[in-house]
Amino acid sequence: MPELPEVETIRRGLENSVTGRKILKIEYDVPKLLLPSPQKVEQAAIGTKITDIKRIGKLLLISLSNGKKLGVHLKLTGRLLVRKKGSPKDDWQHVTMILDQNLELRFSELRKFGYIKLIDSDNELKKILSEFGPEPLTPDFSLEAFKKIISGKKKKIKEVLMDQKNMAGIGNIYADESLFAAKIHPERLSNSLTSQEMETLHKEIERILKEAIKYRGTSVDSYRDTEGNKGDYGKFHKVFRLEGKPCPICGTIIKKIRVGGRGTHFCPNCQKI
DNA sequence: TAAATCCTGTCA
DNA sequence: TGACAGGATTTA
Repeated sequence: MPELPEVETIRRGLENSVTGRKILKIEYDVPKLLLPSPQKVEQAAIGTKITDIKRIGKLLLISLSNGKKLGVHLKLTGRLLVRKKGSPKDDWQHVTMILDQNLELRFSELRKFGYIKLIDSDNELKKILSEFGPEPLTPDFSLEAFKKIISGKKKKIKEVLMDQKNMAGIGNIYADESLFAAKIHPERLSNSLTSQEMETLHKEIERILKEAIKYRGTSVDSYRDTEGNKGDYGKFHKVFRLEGKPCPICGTIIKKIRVGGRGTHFCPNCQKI
């Protein structure tokens, strides 16, 4: 799915376009996208105003004027699009929030794995937040915290980076790109990394995520921002989905393997096991 | 720790 | 026709 840079791009787009808007009506044709049920979401959201848009990892949090929130997860193919009333229907548009000022917030989902979930108490919110590790690009993601997490796990480093309980927001693209930049093989055991390697990896994760946000994310597949535009970061990828191509550093052919069930791209020369 | 699952589309 | 796809949880 959209990972941290893509979801952050969407968050900023929503912040600029729907903050202060009133939700007038919700239309849908796939009930399972609205949790715990379409009726509960309608009951809580209709008539309220959107007060702010937050993000934790890959989860968007839309705050409502009644104190409740909507958590939106885009999984692999979800999109949030802001359109004028009457614009042509978007592909895979399954939920439409009709807003005031002739706007619509549309949830498009090809594979239907994503969701819009009502969070109707502080306790529920707390519970959700507690399931995420530190958020990169914030003070919580200190080198010390990072080292503690990495050195305390004996799983493959890529799996550790992608587990949202360890740290928030990294998915398949940015795990592969960060490990390449730090010259670490994705199957290295997490607790085998040297102090220097952890420091480099920490630095590269932050650099790459920042850079990807700057270019509004990666659209190798179906990701789009709130206006339906693609992100430009894909042209800076060094290994992701580039198997068979030469490594930009040493020219060795980039390999694709499977790690933790996910397609994994790396340079066998730069990233030794 | 791996595979199946939730879905639909695309590519080899 | 089958394998695979930015995720994450559940089951074997």
